[in-house]
Amino acid sequence: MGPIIGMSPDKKTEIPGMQEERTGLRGVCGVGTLPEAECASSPLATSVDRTGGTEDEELTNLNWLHENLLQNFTLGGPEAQPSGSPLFDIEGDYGSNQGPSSSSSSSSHSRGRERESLKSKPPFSFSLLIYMAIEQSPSKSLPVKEIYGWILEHFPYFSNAPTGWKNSVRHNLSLNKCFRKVERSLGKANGKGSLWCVDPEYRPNLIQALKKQHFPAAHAFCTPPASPPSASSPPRHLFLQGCSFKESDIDAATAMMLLNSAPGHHVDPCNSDSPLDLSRPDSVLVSSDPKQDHNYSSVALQRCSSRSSSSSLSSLDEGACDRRQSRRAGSEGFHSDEDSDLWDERGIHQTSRRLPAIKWPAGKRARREIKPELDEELKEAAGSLLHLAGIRSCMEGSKRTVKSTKLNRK
DNA sequence: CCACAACTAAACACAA
DNA sequence: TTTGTGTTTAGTTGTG
Repeated sequence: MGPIIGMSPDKKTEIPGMQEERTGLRGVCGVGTLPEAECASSPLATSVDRTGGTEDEELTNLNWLHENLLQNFTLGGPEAQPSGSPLFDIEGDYGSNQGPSSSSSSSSHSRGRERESLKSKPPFSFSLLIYMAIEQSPSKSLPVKEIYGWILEHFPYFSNAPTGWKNSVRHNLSLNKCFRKVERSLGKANGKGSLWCVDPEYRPNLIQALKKQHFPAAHAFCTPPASPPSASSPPRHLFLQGCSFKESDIDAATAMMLLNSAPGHHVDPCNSDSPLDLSRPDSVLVSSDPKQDHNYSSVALQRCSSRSSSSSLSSLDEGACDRRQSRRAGSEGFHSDEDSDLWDERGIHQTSRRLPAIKWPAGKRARREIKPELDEELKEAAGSLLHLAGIRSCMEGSKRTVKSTKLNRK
């Protein structure tokens, strides 16, 4: 999936003078407002560790993930504070950990690069940005305005970017079949527009796109095991032992994403904040079978979905035509009982609070398949990611201990 | 060079 | 009428 990865900040995004000097770390440290701040309490929360990372790279996607997503997703929360906070001290420490010869200048240098990254266009496609925004919302659904806000908050680049990006966001929401419009009748009775949520069917695709974007090594989690996965099987993260911790950081974020997309977690497409239940077999996931692979990475899907030329994530846009047709056919308020039945059959749609009706185009419904075998893989992948993140968390804790010891000595 | 994905701009319609 | 939203089309750019 070259285009996504290719849209790195250092490509067409580094527009000199495009951005003014901003608050710098606002996008990084301002994540305390995230409703998912509780994520910081998980072992993943402390899994930002740059020890051993070779900071010689350019402003790559990995760095972007570190400087924005990872800190947003894993360090957000109570400990996420502006510069001067322990968090930021970690960042400074990060600079000093780059090597024995590192000095305070290297720390400031890394901060400067963070600032630069914030001034650069995110390496994520609009689809992924929207996805992240929606996934970060408590209700897993957001109006466009809040999607704007989320993007602005976490990617300050857009605050100074021309307003065309909003058009692109709307364009993506409209055209990308990964996103679904939700009736706003319930909840927010007022306000323009509808809520948008992520189609749970395509959430794994988005996750995979996200993984592919910043962490190609995550493929190891998506490759079928030599033997059927079992509880006694060694965690597949062992396959990644050669990976740097930086990549593991990304794994932590990916794990969170995976968990968000884990089976049972999309109990309701727009209210997936239900408890994670990995035991549920009712999910689709990255399939090892290209024929079954609905995912972003599926070459077959890319081929068959190439009809759509304008949609982001258009490899997922296979049903876009149907969607548009259904919309144009006057089925704007598409809400079939058939869909409800389908959801009921899968044991979902049974949340405590009633959710807005979702317009599920018929063309998409046919693609809803239950893949229990893939669920196992997802569970293992998520478990491995969490395991790895846990290891990293422990290492981070050790690192902090050593650091505090040094400080005490001083 | 080509196909494709992603981005961008623009226009239009609609509703608050 | 204004503004925001949603949709659609067309063109551009970068990558493989």
